[in-house]
Amino acid sequence: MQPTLRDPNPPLTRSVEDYLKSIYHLSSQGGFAATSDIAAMLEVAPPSVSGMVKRLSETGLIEHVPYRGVQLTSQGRRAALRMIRRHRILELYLTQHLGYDWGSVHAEAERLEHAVSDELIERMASALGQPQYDPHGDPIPTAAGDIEEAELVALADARVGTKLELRQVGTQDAARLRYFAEQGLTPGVLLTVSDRQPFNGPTTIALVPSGDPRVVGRELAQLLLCQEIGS
Amino acid sequence: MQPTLRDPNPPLTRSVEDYLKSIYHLSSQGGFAATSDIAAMLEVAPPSVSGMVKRLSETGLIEHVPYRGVQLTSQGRRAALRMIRRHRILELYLTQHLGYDWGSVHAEAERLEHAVSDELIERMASALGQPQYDPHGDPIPTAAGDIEEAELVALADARVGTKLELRQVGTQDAARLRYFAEQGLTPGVLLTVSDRQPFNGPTTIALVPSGDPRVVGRELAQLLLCQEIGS
DNA sequence: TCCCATAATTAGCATAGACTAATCTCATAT
DNA sequence: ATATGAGATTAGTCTATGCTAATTATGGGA
Repeated sequence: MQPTLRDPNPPLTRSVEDYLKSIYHLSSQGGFAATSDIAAMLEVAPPSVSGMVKRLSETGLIEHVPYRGVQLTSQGRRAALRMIRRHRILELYLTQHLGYDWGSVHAEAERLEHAVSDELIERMASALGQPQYDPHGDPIPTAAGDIEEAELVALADARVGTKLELRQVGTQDAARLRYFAEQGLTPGVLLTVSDRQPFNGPTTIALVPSGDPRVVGRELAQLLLCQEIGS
Repeated sequence: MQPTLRDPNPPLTRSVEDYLKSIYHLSSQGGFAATSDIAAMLEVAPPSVSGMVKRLSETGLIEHVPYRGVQLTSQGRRAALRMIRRHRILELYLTQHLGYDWGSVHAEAERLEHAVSDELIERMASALGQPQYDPHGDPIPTAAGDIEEAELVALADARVGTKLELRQVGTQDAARLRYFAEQGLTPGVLLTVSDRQPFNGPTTIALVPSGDPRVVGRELAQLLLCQEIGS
């Protein structure tokens, strides 16, 4: 009699799911996610990351170049996008159907994303009419694992005179999100860039169509991701 | 400098929550829950239960009489009822708002009950109008931790001639639940007991007001928990 | 070119939770 | 009164995941 064989394809643990999500976010810009950045994002010590990285690369979910960083394999990417789909659908459902506000959904979704079944996610997606964007304007990956890659400019970098649609708000910080909401700066809003002060100064915009002006400091302007509008 | 002190009141883990729930269910009839019964209910080996029992009694959540069994302390009971409230509200929400059927909600709720916040549970309870019973007819504990104690008779034990309201269905087995639903035997239904065959034979009932007859074998009749109707 | 600060990794340990094998206790039937 | 078997417990492992302390690699400046 053989000693019991290990399940060759165990379901991913919560921790693993969190690591994959972080690596996805960190490597979406440059190619590699650094150990220390992963550690900071997950609030764990760097050696914990080294340990997990070893296991994940043995499982084939990531590729590790020692002292460089890590990248997702296609298998890892699929798993990460599945979590991101869950997260974003949960955020949208909680805001649309259970009265959560923009700022407080994140923590709830962060816990639920590990516990819901695929069936529940798809039922929520149906109840929401198969949505494409979450409350922050982030694109929701499809169940098949495709995600829209938009070319977005931070408001802080947009040329004066251009017309933009605000598409995403790049933070989960509740206080900042609340402030943006008060200012009417939510995904979907149209605006034109009317001025920018030099030396990292504030950007002035005008909302469309109202024409209302807003002055946005550099820190916040970097969080407002916009798409240039043709015309 | 002291070595870092352990959090004196850490949140309960998933496992602990599951153990407390099982102990609650097992000790609701007789006073003590037996190690082997807990093990069977949670599908773990008996020594795993012994180990957990030791930790739980050190934390003051249960009382352990070696070789006898365990009971919840008032603190443990409060925690167990909190989980049961979560579970039952989730089951009701999933059936009412997301199209789940009677038989399939259990597994989903079983995972979610550990992940949802108190806030989300209360939002769901509001959306449901502060319900008192779950889809199986089980009473939902209040947020304060009170639960209705109904005096219910199994249909298998009810006297011939009495009029009953079906209040709870004492199983989570999907096949049996589906069968009950097909037969129109769901919580809230009224019926009269028209006959019982001897030697653990079937019970015959008439639905009220239609008068439709149903013959229910002993095994299933023990799962149908009813309340006698005055008059 | 060489040194050093920063970042990454290894070594060693802790905790929760599960397992199997071995042992112990209790109640009951002879 | 005692032997026995069911059920409970203890002993000893294992895995996942975290930590701190110690060590090593890398790349940029002197």
